[in-house]
Amino acid sequence: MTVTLRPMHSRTRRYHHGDLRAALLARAEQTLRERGPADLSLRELARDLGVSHAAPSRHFKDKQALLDALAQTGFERLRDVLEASQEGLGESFAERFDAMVRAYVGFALENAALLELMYSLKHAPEASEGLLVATQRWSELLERLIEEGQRRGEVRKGSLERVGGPVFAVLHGYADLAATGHLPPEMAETGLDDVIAFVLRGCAPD
Amino acid sequence: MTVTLRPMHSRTRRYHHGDLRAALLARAEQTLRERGPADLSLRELARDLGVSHAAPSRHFKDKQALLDALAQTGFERLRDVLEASQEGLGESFAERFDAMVRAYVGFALENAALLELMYSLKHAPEASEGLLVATQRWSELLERLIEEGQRRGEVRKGSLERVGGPVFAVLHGYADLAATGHLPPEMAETGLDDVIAFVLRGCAPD
DNA sequence: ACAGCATTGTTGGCGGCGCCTACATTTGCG
DNA sequence: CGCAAATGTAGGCGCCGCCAACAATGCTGT
Repeated sequence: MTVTLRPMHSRTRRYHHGDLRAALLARAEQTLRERGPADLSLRELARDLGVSHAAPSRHFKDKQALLDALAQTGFERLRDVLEASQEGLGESFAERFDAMVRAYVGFALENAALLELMYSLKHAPEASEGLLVATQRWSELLERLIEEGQRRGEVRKGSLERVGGPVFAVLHGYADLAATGHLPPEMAETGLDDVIAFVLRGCAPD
Repeated sequence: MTVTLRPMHSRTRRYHHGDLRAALLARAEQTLRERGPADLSLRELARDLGVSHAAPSRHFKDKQALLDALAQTGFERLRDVLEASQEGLGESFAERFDAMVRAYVGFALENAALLELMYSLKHAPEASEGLLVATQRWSELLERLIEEGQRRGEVRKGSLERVGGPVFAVLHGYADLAATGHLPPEMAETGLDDVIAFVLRGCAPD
């Protein structure tokens, strides 16, 4: 795992790490997954990677910058997952929506802490530019799906905000409840099916 | 605001505060509201209240205990708000649901950080008993509403989990998006109306 | 009335944190 | 090759949460 790109003298610790930035991100995500966002400390990351406590600052100006970068990779992976979910599918809105919802919820369950981090980004005055782009880009996928559904007459007419807003809300709400463990256990079973059916009813034409 | 119950010698600081626990909670909620949960420090609270840095530990065994207590008051206030929203209303599910949703979202907007805290409670192995009770008690209100709607034939049949689950998801999702500022601004307008209409369609009988 | 005890506060200390500055080593480019 | 930029190190500052030892207060039973 630890990069051994230009090792030269094998395993002895080199002064320069090689790719500390990537290593920090990887280790940070692991810690995030295993112990939650509260237990994430730059000093501990540095220790784990065998590097001095101030080394991370060369790659992230402060802790928030690392979290932002982490979130950005999260958004990118999420987008990939959602895109992949649409491959080789029929054209019907119901089918495509079903697949996308399952992909989203699957991602949420497998990356609960990361998703929480992504959503907790204080639309800071000026987050990194790439992050802002990544943040909004994934929702375009769902928006396009809805527009296509409208074109096919499977989804009621109306502006994207008015039709898609509630859909976003359910999706986000269910995924969040599931990821944070706030779902009554008896709902974990059919919960997702019911939510999907519910949405399809909610946005079907009259 | 600062309690002056048994002052005796007017304003000079007494060794005992009088009601430090309540003062801590009050001040903590204020800080929570103004600067978010991350900036909440026991030492700072103590400083603000003119008390030594270790005094809070007499009332809360650790920081989490204070957060739990804060969350508990939040759940109780939420329940009050939801109950109040149902007073003097007609019997129809649509009307009562509308009122409850608006009350919930109103609470979420006015107490965004507090609500986040309430939801972020790691169903810890053993949180205080009162908290666990408070946590689940508010959702009963919505559940009863749905059951009543089913009895009146305004809501489709089915187990509470299967019918109510999606409703919870939308409600939670919309409130969370709104409270954390993730709603596209153009949705703040009619967003809530659309969500309510969406839910009514989604759980109407066939 | 008051002795004794539980309650509530105070002081000081420990280790950990994020961030800063000054300094050291490497790398890569002119 | 030599020097500047990039990267890592060492140490320190002021926070933080938590703990232990001690002090003031309030309460209660006799």
